[in-house]
Amino acid sequence: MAPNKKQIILDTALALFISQGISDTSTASIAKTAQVATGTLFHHFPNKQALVDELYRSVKQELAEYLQHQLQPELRAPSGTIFSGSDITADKDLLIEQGKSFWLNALQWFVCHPEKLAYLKLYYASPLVSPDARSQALEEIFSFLFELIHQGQALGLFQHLPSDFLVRFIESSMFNTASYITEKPEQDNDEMRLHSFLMVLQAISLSPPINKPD
Amino acid sequence: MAPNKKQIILDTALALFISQGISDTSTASIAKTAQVATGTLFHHFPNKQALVDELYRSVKQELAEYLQHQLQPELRAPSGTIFSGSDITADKDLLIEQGKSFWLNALQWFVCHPEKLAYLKLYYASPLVSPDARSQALEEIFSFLFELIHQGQALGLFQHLPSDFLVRFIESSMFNTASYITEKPEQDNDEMRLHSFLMVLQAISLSPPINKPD
Amino acid sequence: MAPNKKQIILDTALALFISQGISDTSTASIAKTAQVATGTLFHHFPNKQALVDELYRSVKQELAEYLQHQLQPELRAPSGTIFSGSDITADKDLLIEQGKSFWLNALQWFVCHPEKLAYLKLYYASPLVSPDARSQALEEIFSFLFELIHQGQALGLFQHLPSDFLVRFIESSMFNTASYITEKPEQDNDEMRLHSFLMVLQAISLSPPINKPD
Amino acid sequence: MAPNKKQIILDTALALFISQGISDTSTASIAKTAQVATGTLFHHFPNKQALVDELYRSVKQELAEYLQHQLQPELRAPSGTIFSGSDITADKDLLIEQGKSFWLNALQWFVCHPEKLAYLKLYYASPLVSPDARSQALEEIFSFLFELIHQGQALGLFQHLPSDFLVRFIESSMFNTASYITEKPEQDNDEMRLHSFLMVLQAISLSPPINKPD
DNA sequence: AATGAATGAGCGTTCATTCAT
DNA sequence: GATGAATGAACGCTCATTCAT
Repeated sequence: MAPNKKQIILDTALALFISQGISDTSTASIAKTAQVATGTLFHHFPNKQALVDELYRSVKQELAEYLQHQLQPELRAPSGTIFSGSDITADKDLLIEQGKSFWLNALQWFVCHPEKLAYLKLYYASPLVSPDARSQALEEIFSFLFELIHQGQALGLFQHLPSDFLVRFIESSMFNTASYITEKPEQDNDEMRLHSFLMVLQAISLSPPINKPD
Repeated sequence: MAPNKKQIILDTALALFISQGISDTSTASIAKTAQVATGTLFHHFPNKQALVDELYRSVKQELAEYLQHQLQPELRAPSGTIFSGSDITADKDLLIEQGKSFWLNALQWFVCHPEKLAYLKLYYASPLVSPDARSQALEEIFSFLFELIHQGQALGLFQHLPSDFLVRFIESSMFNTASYITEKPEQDNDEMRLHSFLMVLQAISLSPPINKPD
Repeated sequence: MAPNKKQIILDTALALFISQGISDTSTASIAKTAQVATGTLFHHFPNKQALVDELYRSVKQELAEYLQHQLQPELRAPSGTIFSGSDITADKDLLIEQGKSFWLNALQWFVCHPEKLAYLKLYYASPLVSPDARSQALEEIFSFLFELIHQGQALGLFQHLPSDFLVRFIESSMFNTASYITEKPEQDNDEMRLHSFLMVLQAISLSPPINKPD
Repeated sequence: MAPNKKQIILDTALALFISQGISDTSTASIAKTAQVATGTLFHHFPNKQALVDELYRSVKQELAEYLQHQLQPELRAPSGTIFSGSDITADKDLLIEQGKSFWLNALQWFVCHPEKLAYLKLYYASPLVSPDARSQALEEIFSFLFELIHQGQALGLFQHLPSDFLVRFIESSMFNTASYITEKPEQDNDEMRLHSFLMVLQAISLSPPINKPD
């Protein structure tokens, strides 16, 4: 009848976690809200932590898969092969195009799944998740973006700042932007999203980011 | 002998909260670590939430007072009076100088008080603190910075983005930078701090942010 | 094996409440005495007050059901139909017979369930139970008796006193008598019980207590 | 300034006890309401139980003294000396007059001190006060009344019931009546008070409750 | 006499988890 | 797979009481 009790539990847990916090949500309340017995929850998950982790893993994976599938064929491989290696301007433009596409896709997914955005923020803010673990996790999701950054640095396009700092800067800007347009949908539009990308791009670029020839 | 049991409790709570999370830190463990009786904790704070809140308030106030006191006399008043009103370039330079000073002061305080930085992040990430309440609280701390931004927008220096978005962008960049240099002190130096400011400035500026003369 | 943990908890609570008082009996001691875990108590009752109330409700109901079932068929309906309406003496005798039967039944039940008598007294003496709530509750138990009184008053048999006062007088006399024969079983016998009824009857009856000469 | 901190504490405790129950009133709340420090309470009373007991003792004594002083000279000594010993009717009338005077005085005091009435009821209802202790205490207050009863029994005026039962019957009727007129002052008047006495007198008197015609 | 900070056992209740059905 | 009664450690908090001032 219902699609799947395990999935219902995951969905319910997500909703409760983001509204009350993870620690302040009891397994009993999850089971009750999901309309299953307490035993059922523990039939599907060995303990609460496993539920928390699996929820995180599933959210992370969904996002990663979405980003993967949205990659346009011609932009898909950021590996050096498609770069000319000689025409720096062309390489740069391609890089920026790839970054923009990625940024917009990520924003789009977050806007469609605000609960999942909220959960990622919650999960990462937990003191139990070390900054390192968090970085590593994000690297899995945004690996494509990180490659872009490394290439940009190789091309000498970006600020002389540690690359992991740049990465975290982009991450935080991404979460920040996604949260903003989620909270204030009236401010959200294509131009705003594009501007937010340009802002970040400009931030990390060696000034000036984009020469405006005449 | 001991300076003040209440203060010891606050300090102990701060340390435990940032290492275990607020909900996962029991009042009993705070009391035990602080070497006072459980009753003593509740003699000074009506309940756990009051302790959490007072801790937040005290951290916020300390930071605000520090920033206030660090304001250099000649930069102190961001009000239009010291702006020429006619010499836009001079006004802009002053604005930037004020912003830079503020940014560096805030970074400096966070570096000296990494636990307090961690607690602010923890507190704001709690689902029980609404984004609005958070914005309002930050506006109290960074009111000076916000004035700068509004003036910059009035002078037409910044991106055409909602001002509250810019504000949140700066906030999140500030926390991000402070966390980074706290976690990786080996990357921290004056140049890095300055660069981080320039990056944010460049981000919000209408390109190009700073004309490079000659 | 054990009949029902919930019932065991109720029985245990009753015994502890009447020997130590309700507030001075901890839920932990109830659980321990009942040989269940503390959690079990709260699995069956949302909180201590609910246990207190349910205990009261069950005692009240048991007594009410007992009194209902003991009504003899020919005395069962105190409605006017079985009264002649013309033969006042016969009506009066019937009324008295019904009252006597009721009084003796109630005494009998209280003697068989002294703990429940003690609990009713305890519950009603609590400042948290208002006199009104108490009156209403008793009216549910002794509704039959109250009808008798009203009929007696209609027949002009009783004192010119407020009927609710008469009701409370009978109640208190009932509890008093039941407590007495419970505490001093050596004084208890059929004649004593009958006498106690006659005493109350004489109290509320109109006829002059002491013959007034002339 | 204030009359006496000890007395303020006693008065405050009385008020809180009758509205919340004794066990449910904390010493801290008494001290706070009385506007004294917690230490002050324990300076005047070694512990809570001593406060409870002293409060009871003071109430009991006040009532006893009032009843003593109200005794009219000619009725004061119930000892056999003023009884004729030969004129039974005169003795009986005197007895009744003494009883009536006593009943009305007691009612008057309770009406003037409803909190003290409430506290006596509360104290006696506590499971920690045994029925025996309670009887003994009441005998101290109502010793005069008890003498009356014994004399009445000696004169053969009363029911053939155990004298301690009669005593408890009168007690409970007294508390009941006093509570009633305290709660419903609109029903209170001289006639009602007198009627209540006659009712109790009629109850314990030997004469047939209902004249048996034939 | 009076204060109020300090105590720690104990309170009512919640929790994640188990297990017989 | 699903249930929900049962568990007992742990929770936030209150209590009567102490004692240095």
